[in-house]
Amino acid sequence: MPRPSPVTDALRGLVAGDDHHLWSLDELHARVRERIDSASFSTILRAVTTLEASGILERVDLGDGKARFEVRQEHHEHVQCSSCGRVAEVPGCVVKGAAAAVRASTGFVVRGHQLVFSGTCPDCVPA
Amino acid sequence: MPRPSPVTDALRGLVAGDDHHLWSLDELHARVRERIDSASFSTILRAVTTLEASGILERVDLGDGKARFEVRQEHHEHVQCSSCGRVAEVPGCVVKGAAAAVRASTGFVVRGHQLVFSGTCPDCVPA
DNA sequence: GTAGATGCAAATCATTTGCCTTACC
DNA sequence: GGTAAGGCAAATGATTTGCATCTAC
Repeated sequence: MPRPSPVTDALRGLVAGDDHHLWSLDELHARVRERIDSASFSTILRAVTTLEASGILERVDLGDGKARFEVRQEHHEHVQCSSCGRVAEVPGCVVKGAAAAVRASTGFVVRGHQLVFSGTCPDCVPA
Repeated sequence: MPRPSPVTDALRGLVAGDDHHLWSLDELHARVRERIDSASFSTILRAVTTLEASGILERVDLGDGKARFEVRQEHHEHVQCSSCGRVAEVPGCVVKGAAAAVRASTGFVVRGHQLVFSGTCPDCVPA
């Protein structure tokens, strides 16, 4: 039987409550601490790693050197505002069908991709 | 008049000789050292930063936590073999036209993107 | 003599690990 | 009592910076 794990449970409950959001490890740490003040960063990291391995969380790399995590759901891409940093989701897969093109030009068999658009969000677009 | 900069010059000559290649800072450091043994890592970093700012080099993030640089050329995407790590270029832009879709669904004005395919290269595909 | 180019070493940042303690079963 | 879960602090890995030199103008 699995041993109880309050930290992992808190994390699970936290991400389950608010889908459609990207969390950094620091944010997750801070949020979990609201409930379990003693929770350490390393425990968060280990719990996140576990949840990632079990397929509940998915890692997203926005290219700023920090790991972000989101609840694994339907495939989608991300756009980040280069002005305010806000991230939005782009439904669907933009590179559908690209696998064939990639294979034709490089011989590689594509298994996945990481795509992040950068641009300006509505709030930051000059009027 | 600009002061002579052997390290930056060596770097410039190095990347000019072999396009179509991605270099990590360590690789660039090692290569430049073949000519200027005293060249330090920090000088390489500063030279690369300069060349990047002047538009000669372009930074590529493969998601492995290391920065890579390549000679800035026509736009293209990258595929990396998850088995051997080899990287190949995918000519053309796979997400052409995606900007409109992104704007329609998120309101963001797209200015760029970072896309890296992962998969298996010809040499690593099981027979 | 002065500013740009360097070298070295120390400082950051974001994780990652090691190791010991605690507490279920 | 043996083992998983958790806490702390030290270790990593990849840059980044500070600072003292050195050197071509």
